[in-house]
Amino acid sequence: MASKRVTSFDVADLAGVSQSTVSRAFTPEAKVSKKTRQKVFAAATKLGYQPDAIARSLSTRHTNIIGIVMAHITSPFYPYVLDKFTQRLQEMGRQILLFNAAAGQDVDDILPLVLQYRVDGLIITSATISSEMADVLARDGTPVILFNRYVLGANCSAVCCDNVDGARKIADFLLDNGHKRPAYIAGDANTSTNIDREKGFGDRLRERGIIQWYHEQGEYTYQSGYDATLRLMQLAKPPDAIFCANDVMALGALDAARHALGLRVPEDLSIIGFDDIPAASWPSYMLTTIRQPVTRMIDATLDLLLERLDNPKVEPALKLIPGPLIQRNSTRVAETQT
Amino acid sequence: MASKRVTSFDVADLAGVSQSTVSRAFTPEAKVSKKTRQKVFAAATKLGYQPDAIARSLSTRHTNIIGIVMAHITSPFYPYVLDKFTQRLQEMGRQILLFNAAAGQDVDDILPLVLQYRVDGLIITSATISSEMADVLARDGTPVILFNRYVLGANCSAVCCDNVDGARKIADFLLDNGHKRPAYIAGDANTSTNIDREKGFGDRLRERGIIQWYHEQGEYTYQSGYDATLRLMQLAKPPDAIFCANDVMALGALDAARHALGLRVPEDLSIIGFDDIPAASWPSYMLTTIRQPVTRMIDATLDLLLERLDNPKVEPALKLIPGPLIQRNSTRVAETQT
DNA sequence: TTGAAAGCGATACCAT
DNA sequence: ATGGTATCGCTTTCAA
Repeated sequence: MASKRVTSFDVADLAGVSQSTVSRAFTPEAKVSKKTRQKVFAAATKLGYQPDAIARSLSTRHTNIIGIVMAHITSPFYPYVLDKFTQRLQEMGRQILLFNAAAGQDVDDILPLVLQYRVDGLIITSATISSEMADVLARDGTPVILFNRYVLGANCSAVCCDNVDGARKIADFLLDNGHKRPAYIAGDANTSTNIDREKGFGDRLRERGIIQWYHEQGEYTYQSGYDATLRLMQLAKPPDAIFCANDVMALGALDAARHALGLRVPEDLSIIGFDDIPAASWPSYMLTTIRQPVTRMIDATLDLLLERLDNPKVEPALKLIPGPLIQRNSTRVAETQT
Repeated sequence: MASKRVTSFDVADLAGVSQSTVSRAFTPEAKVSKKTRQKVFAAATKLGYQPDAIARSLSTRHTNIIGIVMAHITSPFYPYVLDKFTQRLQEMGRQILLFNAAAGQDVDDILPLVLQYRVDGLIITSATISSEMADVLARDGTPVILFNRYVLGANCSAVCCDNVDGARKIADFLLDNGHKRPAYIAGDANTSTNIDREKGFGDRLRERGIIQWYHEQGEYTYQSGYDATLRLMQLAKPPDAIFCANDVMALGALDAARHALGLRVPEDLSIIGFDDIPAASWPSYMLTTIRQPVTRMIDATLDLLLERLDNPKVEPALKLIPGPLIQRNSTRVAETQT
């Protein structure tokens, strides 16, 4: 049987002070004499008292909770993101209410639920919201930061890896190393991430005189990268380099090339990814890729969030953080290069 | 400026009913006439009203929130666990408060924080609590279920893969296929998971007449599996089979064997893991392993949780769920076998 | 079926 | 520095 909960009144009685004093004793910056605070704490520990965060939230009108909405939790890049976010947030003494945006589920639909819990702020990862919803949030003063997605013209901040820039670097790298027939395996078509990577890659290719290249549709999964590669390589004039919109697809591509097709990578085919997940550096793969600067992205997101937390009126900002190209052994290097 | 929050009073005014009625209208099982409920809903949507979960929690004395404490979030097996837990819990209309138990951090220390938020129940994954803490939780009626860990004699339920059984299967499989010098690469020494896998393996080996085998310390990470394998294979009489306490270490072991040592797997060395993470089935690895029956484990955990949720007095239970051996190509097969 | 009023457990303002 | 009291936004008796 749930024994009746210990409240600040019980502590007050035992300590011989008023309930207000108990409350103050648990507020670090409140004016309470050292002696009384000690008395209160003594009584509190004796009773096993802990202030009730729910009651506190009701009266302070903030919960100290940050909502994190996340899609693709199992996609190799995101556990790291979640890990870092929760760590940092916990260090700041904040709680995390986690929402898993199931595949195909509209984030707009789950947001009302999140808001019922009066989260102080919201981080949305690898998913987007409509600009209508962004407006709703802006109206009631709940800061939202998009992580790795952005919505143009919407009333909310976003932090992304500079995907256009990264993809351009990839185009340059491939061309500089003598590749002639590049291909692109896309991620989910309507994600800003994919759009930007595709655009950066394509733009740069065009600027350097390549006017056509293969395009296969993937969906950010290992299997989709694997399958797309099979389709690509049975073309009459197969590509000599494949840029996959993320690392997991690139791993799938590599395995398809080597194990299903019997090709040598990088001698017969170069493969390049995007993210730099741990497996990218494993000897079986040694994948050339663009590293997403996760830590810096997290920092930027949290900065933006904190800023809006104490001033909800600051203008939404979009921060693009460039990532370096990590050269490993999945890409052929031109002889002229060292 | 955060416009004043819409409350049930505002809705009541607009709908021309009392505030209590608004409250009832939002309680599915409450007795409210169809007409008034419609009036209320109309007014609510017009004002953009959503009941405040915090205020509701304060008065109902339950939050509808389940706390999930999780360590090793980035370890390849756990994102799937988290994904499934959150999905299932959300389907049940519950929220998730997530706590990341940082490496080396004592769960007992963060639990008070979790409890301040009055979570209705608690799932602790890949981490443990002291039996004192379990008693505290039992006293205030908060159900806790340990996932993939257990504490003997503690006042709390647990769900685990049957690690002893799985490890015994591995010993049998290795011996049946003619291996003579097995080795074990351990996970974190004081986790029940590692203890049981080590015990099951060792016991079975002994039962079948093997009285000694190599033991290397790992820590459940790719790198530790890689390094331990290097140490193992430079022994005078190196093992002919390595059982790694989890899959990631086994992948490290495989890469070390093939790429650093130039060995053939499984011809020169068999490697076997535990978990069956996605990468285990990738062509580059094709790892033989024990599959953790994640879905069944999650189901069992949730069943236990729900059961205790509406009757906190039910006795703590320990559920052990066996996992099948998945045979792939990282293990040598005896000629006599087909 | 509906309304009035008493909690839920804190915070914060106003006195003292 | 401390105590008294209104308040946060709901749920839940108790009457009507």
